[in-house]
Amino acid sequence: MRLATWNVNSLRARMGWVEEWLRTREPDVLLMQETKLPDEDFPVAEFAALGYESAHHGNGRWNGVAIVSRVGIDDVRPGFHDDEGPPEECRLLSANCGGIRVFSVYVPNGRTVESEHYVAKLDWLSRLQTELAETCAPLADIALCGDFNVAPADSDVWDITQFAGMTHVTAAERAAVGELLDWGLVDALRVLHPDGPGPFSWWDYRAGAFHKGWGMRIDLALVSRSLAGRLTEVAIDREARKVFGPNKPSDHAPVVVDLDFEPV
DNA sequence: ATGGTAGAGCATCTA
Repeated sequence: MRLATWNVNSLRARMGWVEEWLRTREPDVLLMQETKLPDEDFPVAEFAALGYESAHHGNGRWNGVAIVSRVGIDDVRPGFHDDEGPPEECRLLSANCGGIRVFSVYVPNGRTVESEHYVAKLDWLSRLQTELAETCAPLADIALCGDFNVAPADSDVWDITQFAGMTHVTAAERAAVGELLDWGLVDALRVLHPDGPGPFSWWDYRAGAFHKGWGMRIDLALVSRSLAGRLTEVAIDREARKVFGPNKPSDHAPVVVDLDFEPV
């Protein structure tokens, strides 16, 4: 089974490239973030034409998360299980796909450590931990994947000295991700590629950051231990961050997870 | 000269 996660930075702008990428890389399940679409505009028919069933959770111009699957998609849950009414921002979507409980995750950007948005980011991560604890068992087959806006270790940024006093690398943010790991998840990429620096999953559009290697690994695939033992490859597709003719890249590259796991 | 880009959408906001 092949799972992938990709912050597409507008599905409207990226759909042609996403379709081409699906045809080439053939994931069984693709989790997307930042679709920037309301539900009614999600291209269900286009994904169906490629053999994928869809679920989407979005309400407007920003955020928006999706799951497309060619191994079934059941028990779809938009947002947190204890949400009261529709959320202001759509950043979480979970479903059962081929026997794995998958979560498409888009953690809020903290902007600056002094900002109210930073506090909200930590609160949201805490709520994600609660969601996991209250809706899943640690021994189940779980994949919690997406844009966490946290670089888990210094080796996950191109130059840690450039990040003094910045979000994405603070002890509190890393501790919040650490709680997900303590509960029973594993950072899949580091199982097979324990040594950094890199690979990175995000590069700023500005200042030629991609070509200078100024990246960060903030897109994570966190899998339960049962799946961690079945990993055959985990890779970040940095080729997808390059420009391909008419296709303009997202600022994020997809993370691709291969498992010795038969979809059920 | 405190710089740069992309996407939403039409003035800025988000990242």
